[in-house]
Amino acid sequence: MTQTFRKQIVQRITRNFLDILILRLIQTEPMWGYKIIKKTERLFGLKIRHGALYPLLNSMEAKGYLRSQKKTERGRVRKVYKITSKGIELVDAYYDFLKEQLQRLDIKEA
Amino acid sequence: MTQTFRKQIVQRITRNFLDILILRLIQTEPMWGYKIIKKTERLFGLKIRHGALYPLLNSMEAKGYLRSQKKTERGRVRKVYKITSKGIELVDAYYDFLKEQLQRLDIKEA
DNA sequence: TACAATATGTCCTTTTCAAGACATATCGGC
DNA sequence: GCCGATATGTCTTGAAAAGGACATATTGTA
Repeated sequence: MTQTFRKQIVQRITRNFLDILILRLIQTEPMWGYKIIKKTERLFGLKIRHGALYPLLNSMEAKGYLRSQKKTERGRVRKVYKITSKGIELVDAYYDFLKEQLQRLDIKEA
Repeated sequence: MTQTFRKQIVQRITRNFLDILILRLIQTEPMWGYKIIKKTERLFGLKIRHGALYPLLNSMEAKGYLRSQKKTERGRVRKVYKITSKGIELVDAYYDFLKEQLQRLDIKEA
């Protein structure tokens, strides 16, 4: 049961915070879309549809969280993404909130 | 900007993990729907629509996370909810996941 | 030359979700 | 008696999201 709950939580987080997961990955190392798909599958068993990822990456760049550069290597044209300072701010806000959440809610009211 | 990001994260978490927020509240103290609405508004400035809350509470009870008891006090019929052991397990899975997330993703691969 | 893998993109259809309206009942104060 | 607060419930409508198909180009291998 505990394992089932874990899976449920992971699914819900990755569905709703996919953008932040991607930012966290790119923060550790600049990456392109296809690599993100392969990496999340290996690391987390998470299959991101490319039809969901590419529009998301584009919108994240438009919002200023990422910056891309086209790089060609052995005929493969890749859009390599780097995180921006704005992107780092968003990830930090996420981490800060998680820390806050871990402080249990047993605040007694007046 | 940092504050804007915070608000964005809070909104996204509370939209997607409202059930767990409710479980956490009820875990600290048994409660009924109307009180949850008033309490989250006072504590977090979070306005939960009753049209969203009551069906959620019912489905959470159906799933075994909560157990309710009708209590009448001065003519007010309240459905007081208590968290079940299954509900506690779900909350714990959430906390465990948060802790895991806080460990940054700088895992280098082989 | 055909096929799998790499690489990025759009689009449509279905399903899910959120907001607000509709609905009912009691109590206390004016 | 009426209104605001307490208390719980459903339902419809519209918007957002998820899934999968359609689309294209290159490289390496069988």
